[in-house]
Amino acid sequence: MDLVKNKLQAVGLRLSYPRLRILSYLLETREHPTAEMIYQHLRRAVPVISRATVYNTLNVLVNEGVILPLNIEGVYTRFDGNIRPHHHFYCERCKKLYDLDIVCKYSYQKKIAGHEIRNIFGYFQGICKNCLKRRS
Amino acid sequence: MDLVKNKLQAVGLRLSYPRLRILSYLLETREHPTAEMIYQHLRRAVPVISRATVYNTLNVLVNEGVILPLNIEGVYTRFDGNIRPHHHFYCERCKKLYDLDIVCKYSYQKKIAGHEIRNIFGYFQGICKNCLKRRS
DNA sequence: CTTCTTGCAAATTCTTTGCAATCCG
DNA sequence: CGGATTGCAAAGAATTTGCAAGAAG
Repeated sequence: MDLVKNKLQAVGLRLSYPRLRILSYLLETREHPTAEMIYQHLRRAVPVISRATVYNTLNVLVNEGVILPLNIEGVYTRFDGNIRPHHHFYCERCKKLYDLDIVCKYSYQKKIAGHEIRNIFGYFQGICKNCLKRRS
Repeated sequence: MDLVKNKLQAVGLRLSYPRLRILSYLLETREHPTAEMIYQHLRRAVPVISRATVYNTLNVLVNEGVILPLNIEGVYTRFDGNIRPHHHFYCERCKKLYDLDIVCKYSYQKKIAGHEIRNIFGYFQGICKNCLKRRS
């Protein structure tokens, strides 16, 4: 919880209750949840919280670079509390999003084709190992 | 135009007028347009076309693997007529999406961490070379 | 206290759907 | 012809916004 507070204060954000809960959930989960998933998770734990606050808070955190938005399928945006550059695997069948332990060789470059790199997003799509097992 | 027809017939789609126009635009442009951009482009050239047809046609083409959807910013989906695996650079400032001539080393693998790879999407985000020039 | 943040509901934005008219093979 | 495809308008889903009430520093 100290980590959560530090992250917020480092970028000059107030320690409001929704903010603490949302960021702390994003840091502990490996689910890469959507805004709706976060809302559903929190409404069980928190007396009252609004969807708008979840959306707004997520935008604030993304703008401050505290979390990362993942645009995988173009429907919902998913969010990742892990801002280290890393890639993902998205299963077409079960829709699960896995972290991959891949280091992209371009991560260490400052530029590519003359453009200044600030972030790298990559994902592989296909059938995950669990779905493969299930089918055979 | 023969290429366009061949691509459609190869997957067993009828050669309707909107289909021909949309696919042919996607094959010639380097804009990675959104559905709305395609609609705006076509309504100038075509007597009458509806937004719904553009959306539906794009979905059909994506499902048949004739074009690729790109989820870059999570607002609009962009579309790419180039289905060869390749990466992109997205400029945070001017919102332009550039093609990159990068070959990902994983493209040649069938699996990664046990998951079966069917597609690879990757994009770099930052400030493009033109915006860098403009600023200095 | 003063500014930032929240919750609610209404508004927006992007995309899909239902259905009669039309087109393609 | 007969099923596939279109255009239109209306519906739907995800997200944003305006604003009064409440909380943080």
